[in-house]
Amino acid sequence: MSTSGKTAYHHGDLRAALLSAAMEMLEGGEPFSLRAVARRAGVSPTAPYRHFKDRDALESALAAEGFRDLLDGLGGGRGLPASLPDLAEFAVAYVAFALRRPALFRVMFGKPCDGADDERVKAADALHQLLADALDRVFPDADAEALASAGWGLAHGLACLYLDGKLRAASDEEVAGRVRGAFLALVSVGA
Amino acid sequence: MSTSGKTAYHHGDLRAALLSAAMEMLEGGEPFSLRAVARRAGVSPTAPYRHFKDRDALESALAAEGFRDLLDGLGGGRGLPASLPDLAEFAVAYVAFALRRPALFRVMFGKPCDGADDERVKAADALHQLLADALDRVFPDADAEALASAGWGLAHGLACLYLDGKLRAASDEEVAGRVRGAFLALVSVGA
DNA sequence: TGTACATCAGTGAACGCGCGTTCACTGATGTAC
DNA sequence: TGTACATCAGTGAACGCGCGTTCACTGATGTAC
Repeated sequence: MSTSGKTAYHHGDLRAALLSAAMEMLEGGEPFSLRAVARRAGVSPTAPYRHFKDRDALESALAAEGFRDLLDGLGGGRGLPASLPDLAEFAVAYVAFALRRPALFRVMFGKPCDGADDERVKAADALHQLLADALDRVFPDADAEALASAGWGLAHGLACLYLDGKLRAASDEEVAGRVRGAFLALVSVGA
Repeated sequence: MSTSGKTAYHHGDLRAALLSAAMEMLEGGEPFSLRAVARRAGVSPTAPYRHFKDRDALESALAAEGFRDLLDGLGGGRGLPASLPDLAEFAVAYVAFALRRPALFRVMFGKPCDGADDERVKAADALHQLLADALDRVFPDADAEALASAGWGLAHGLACLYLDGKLRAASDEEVAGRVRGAFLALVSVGA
């Protein structure tokens, strides 16, 4: 189980190992529980309590990691969007993230943020801020706050609806096309 | 427990009683389970199996009822929207529904529709259709399909984000105002 | 450099819990004659 | 109108399950002298 030369007993970095085990389970569609995560990490059911206060703390850490990944996926490489089509790609990337990692997405958004978890709240706020910056850049004259909420809402809503099968599409490419189309249709309808 | 003159043994309409007990529990924020619903209906844990194949079937019936209620709330009284401000009120009503009945909303949208449950799928599709009709009425020249998805996505996304505390507002009125503002900001940004 | 000891990160047995579901059952209902 | 009987809608005991969490513990690590 230990990849380095560490003995089995003292794991080395169990916290990280638990998080990545949990992440793998989420991505594999396996049901997620403290015990199952411990099992997968090859460690006794109670070992995680050395690193996480309780089950919720693990889940929150996972969610925070998810937010950071999403943020990277949106901002990283691409840079801030400078045009309307760029913004549409933001929405496309957001939805693609949700479909690629559905269980993680549900953990991130499925329940109210625990106010006590700073890391998680911060990560979510950073996401909001990124969207606000992006929209402000493309539409400097508009109400940035309202627009950022709307943009986030649109991307997030489409993500949820596709994720839950309320909207259907045959392939990931078709989803992307439809998201792009929906975004552009709504933005240009007032013109 | 039986409000009519029926004996306790033969309940009369246990199916309906179970559904309304379940609905009350959802609205009261109580955790939802087959056993708990039976308990609340004053009936043995196994009685529900006379009326529902399993736990999922109960949940699906609940979701279908939720969709019908939401549809009523949007269409009922108000009539089809005929203008942009009317559409904004649609979004406001949608979000208000989610905030008023959060647990029900989660049951409706929290997991992929079971394709086998016709009633539920039909109810969800009817909602989509209503939105498409509404948008088509206000914007007859636009791509109705794309616009309907966008409109639904926007309303749904805002609902989820407020529900999960990712967007915050001090009161229901403030939520309504922000939803209205977000909708109008996005629609008019291209102008 | 070697040793004593405190600290730290695991173990493993045990707890109580509520859940979904099965089973054989029984009491109430309604229908055929 | 009265009775026999099939059907239907409940009961209640029991099952196995996995969960989160606690507890006292022990083996490994690193530090002070």
